Amino acid sequence: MSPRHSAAEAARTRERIVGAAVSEASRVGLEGLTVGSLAQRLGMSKAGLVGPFGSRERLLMAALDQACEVFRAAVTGPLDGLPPGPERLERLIDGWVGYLADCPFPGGCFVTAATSELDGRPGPLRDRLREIVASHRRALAAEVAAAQEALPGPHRPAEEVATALTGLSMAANQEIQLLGDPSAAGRARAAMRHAAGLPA
Amino acid sequence: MSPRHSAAEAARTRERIVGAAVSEASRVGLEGLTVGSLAQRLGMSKAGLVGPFGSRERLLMAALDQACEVFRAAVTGPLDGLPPGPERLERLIDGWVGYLADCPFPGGCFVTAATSELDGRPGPLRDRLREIVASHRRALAAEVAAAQEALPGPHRPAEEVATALTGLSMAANQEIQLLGDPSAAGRARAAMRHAAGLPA
DNA sequence: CCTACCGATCGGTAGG
DNA sequence: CCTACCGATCGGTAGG
Repeated sequence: MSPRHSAAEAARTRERIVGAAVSEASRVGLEGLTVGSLAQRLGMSKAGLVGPFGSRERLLMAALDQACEVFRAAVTGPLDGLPPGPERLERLIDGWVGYLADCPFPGGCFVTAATSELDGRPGPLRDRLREIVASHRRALAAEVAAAQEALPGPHRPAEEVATALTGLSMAANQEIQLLGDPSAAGRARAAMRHAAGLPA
Repeated sequence: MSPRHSAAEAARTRERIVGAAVSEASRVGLEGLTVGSLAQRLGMSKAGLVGPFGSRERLLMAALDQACEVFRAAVTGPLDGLPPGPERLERLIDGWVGYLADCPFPGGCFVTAATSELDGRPGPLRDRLREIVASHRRALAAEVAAAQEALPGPHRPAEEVATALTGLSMAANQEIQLLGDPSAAGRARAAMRHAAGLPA
């Protein structure tokens, strides 16, 4: 507890910590994030940093959830109110590529990085991430299926297109973050539109 | 130095260490690999483990190179002697998917994991990985271009197809390692063949 | 290739 | 939200 401050201040502190944790973890990974270095970066003690969460692992969980919120705000949120169909899928693709090209996380797509970091480490973090990714995949396949209904056939299976779109986002992230390839975003956008069956 | 043993024995010890390091790092990541736990797993002292390499970082570098060798032996090696063209690309895809489905690394594709782990961590490991990935990408695009010459058009740009194939391998790896989806390999194979313009 | 050690840092807790 | 600690572990080295 922090009896010297109001509940609103406590919430702000919590947000500040989570934001810094997300930023740091996008660079060094969730497992690479240490309580000591994050505390130093924020000018607080380790106890003060971990206190609001109970443990480092629960801080990491909060960071993972916050990163998903950032992804949704950047990619999925702007689609709210748009009916399912080709135009919505087209906007989703544009938003997704824009998110990768001008990424809110300094180290590149947080979810992609967390996926490959945690897939071999059983525990609550991995379980949570698995739910997140599976849910995102279901929604993506549904978007594809809805768009296909209004597009000329023949179509690839919607699940296959969802896999292709996910993969293209991962490849683009790699080309941007590791290779520094300036043509990556444009190429990914073209490939995603093609994979989705959208007109050129 | 290890004056009690022959050079051949020293080389065998070195190989044993690198093999264990690759296996361990495929689960916990290169940065997650600690000298102490690896030494304990092999029943050696920390000094004995690191000695042949000079430092932990050089042991990690040896593990990275060894992992690439494993990938090549599984995926690229079997193509030796086959002329560039559709059949060679088809075999490459089949070998790649087979490698992902029945992976020689317990934690899934080592290169994919290392890429996303190291892309935000400047240093010799990242530099080496960047070379490896860029070289692999160039070779892949060349395979695609050679196959397209013998296939009916029109074709997507070879670079775009190379990105799509790379992405599909990453998505399949995620579906297999994180989601445990038994249909991932078959779907990836179909999507890769389609992206490459190969006949169904 | 070992033991025995180095200083630094890890996540966490007691107590205020 | 702090200081002051806890035992454990980190990578590395000296010396054999």
